Amino acid sequence: MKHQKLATIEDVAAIAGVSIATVSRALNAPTKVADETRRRVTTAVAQTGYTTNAMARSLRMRRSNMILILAPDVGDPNFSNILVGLETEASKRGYGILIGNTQNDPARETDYLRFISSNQADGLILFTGHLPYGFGSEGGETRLPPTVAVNEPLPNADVPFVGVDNIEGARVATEHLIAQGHRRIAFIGHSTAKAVNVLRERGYRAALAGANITVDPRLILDGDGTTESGRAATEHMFVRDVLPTAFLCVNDATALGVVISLNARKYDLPRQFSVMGFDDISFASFVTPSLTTMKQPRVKIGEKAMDLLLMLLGGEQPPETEILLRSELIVRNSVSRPDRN
Amino acid sequence: MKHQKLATIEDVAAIAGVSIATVSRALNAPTKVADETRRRVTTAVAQTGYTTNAMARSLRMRRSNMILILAPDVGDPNFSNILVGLETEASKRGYGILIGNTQNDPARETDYLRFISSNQADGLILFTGHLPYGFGSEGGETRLPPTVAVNEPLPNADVPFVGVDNIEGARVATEHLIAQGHRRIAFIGHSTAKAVNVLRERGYRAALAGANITVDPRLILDGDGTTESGRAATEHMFVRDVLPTAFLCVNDATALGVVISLNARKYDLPRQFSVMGFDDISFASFVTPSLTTMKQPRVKIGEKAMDLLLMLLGGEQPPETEILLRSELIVRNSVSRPDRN
DNA sequence: TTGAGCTATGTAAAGGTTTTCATTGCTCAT
DNA sequence: ATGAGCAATGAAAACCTTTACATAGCTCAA
Repeated sequence: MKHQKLATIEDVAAIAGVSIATVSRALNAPTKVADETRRRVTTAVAQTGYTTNAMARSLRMRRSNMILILAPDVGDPNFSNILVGLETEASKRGYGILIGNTQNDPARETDYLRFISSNQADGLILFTGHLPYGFGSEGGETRLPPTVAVNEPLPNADVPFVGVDNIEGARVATEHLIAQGHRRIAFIGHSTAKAVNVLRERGYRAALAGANITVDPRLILDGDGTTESGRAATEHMFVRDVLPTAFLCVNDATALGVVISLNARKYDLPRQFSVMGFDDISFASFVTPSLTTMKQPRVKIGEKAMDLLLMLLGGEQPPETEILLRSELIVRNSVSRPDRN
Repeated sequence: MKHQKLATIEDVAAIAGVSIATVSRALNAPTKVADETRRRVTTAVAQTGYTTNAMARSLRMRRSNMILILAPDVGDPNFSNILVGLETEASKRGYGILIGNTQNDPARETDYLRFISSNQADGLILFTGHLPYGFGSEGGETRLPPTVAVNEPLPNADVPFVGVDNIEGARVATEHLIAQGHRRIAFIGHSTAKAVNVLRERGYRAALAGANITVDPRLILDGDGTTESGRAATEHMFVRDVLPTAFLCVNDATALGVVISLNARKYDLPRQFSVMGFDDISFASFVTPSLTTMKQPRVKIGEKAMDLLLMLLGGEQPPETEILLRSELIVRNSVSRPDRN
């Protein structure tokens, strides 16, 4: 009783008085069947409430019309907005999306490969910044399906990438500070480990070079992109007593740490120090002072990435293998002209 | 060349020198096969890199081990944290997760039913607060699979619900204000349309009643839970010049609107007005003053909901059909003792 | 008139499992 | 010695499609 036995293609065929092959064609390649027959089929379909069994279809066609998305933290707001774009584009093209939260745990990454190796997903979107363990080049292991990397490019693999142009964005941000009159600009978030940090620092340096400002290595501080790292770097700066007039932070979370630290020291922002973030995550406008930052076109990143993946899936050779979208300068209240030199 | 032909159960059977039935049993019901045979099978599996084809299995078993999650806004931070819980629990039990972003669009909701009717998903988690159009009681339409509602209960359907205890939470929040000495407490976010609002208002009224404070209807203002509604309600209050000493807001977004409005009027918070939120969404700690609020156990909500759904899927009758989790009072800086009466 | 070519349809294979039912060879109680 | 009962396995059906191949009927040019 529970499973009121769904209508199959045979039921439809019987009612329409044709063979199941014809039903299939009427549904999937309407031009191949006579008008009158097609009409009979559609009527029968409506009558039975028939829907194609996706499992049988996938089994036969060897594709599932599903995309697996692997992300280290599904709860990350930066991720979830890109997800909106991914989902929109996928659903528009008849694809469904499967979500895997890896928590940077190699075991979980490997585990999720079962969706690939068992044909449950045709393509892969990676937010992790590396191939899941188990994809390597060694034989016998799961083959890499059509894949697109988002946010973090994959260092050692030849996988198309969609993300924001970090160099350009950081350059624009730095130029904004320079245009306000700042010359002593700190960079908070130096790291050789994270590609994003490396690139944004590169943009920072490019902007300084373009304005003929020599880089002061004492103004470049380590940071892993967390709020705490921003706080720590700022404190460190005061200990060493080498102070900038503006902070360019590798991201908003870091900028938040800087703001917290400066607020705690009772500085008046942005008068005494300017702070610039990157990403424009949701809280950026709620901090005091609200953060001037570079906004990532998150939804668009998602759409582009899915578009690229579906292209690969369709066998097309995509025009470009790296799509860099521009970020947008969002001017709020954490940056002003410097009150000193 | 593209599809290096995956190993099937037949390949394994051939190598192990047994029938495919035995291979299947060795993998799915190990006790049913002799030790020695099982060993041979596992060796053959390792050698070929065989993984069960999920499509074939699903077709045969009439279940996909997939759960469809339908949410109005996948980008909503409140949702994405619950998603973490859902994902964790599902993946622990061998289930995968399919995401659908409905944007409150009936057409999209209906469209996603194809996953159900085509057997691509065994169960359903609804964040939408209503059944998707097309499930109704009318015949010929898709049958409702095992379903659990999260966050928003379903008004007219007999579907288990998992969420926060809104009445209790709002009561605790209000009692906190009362304990600080407030007697004139406004409720921002009255609405008969949204269940969450109705329940939280009920908790507010219960707390007042418990403290023998009569409800002043002029202190209860409409709001749909947006930041803008909080701002508008506050302005409205000043126009009518009926002022509370504290604002209990239906959620953090509303509270943010209240704070923005009060800040704009140059009031000193929390000295002149206390503001209390609900939810503890990520920005709550970054606003100035940081929001005192009720924290929803989001990850746990997700886990419980998935647990309940998998119970239903397993044919068990769950012990309770409504699971209400307690929210936690998070004391920050937006509430203090009143400076007047 | 013939047959080439086309359209519309049907038959049957293939896709890879799980599981029912049947079979075989035991053990052990009678 | 006999047969009941059990453990281990295999053969084959069933799950529901899509599609290659075959067939039948037509049109139309030679």
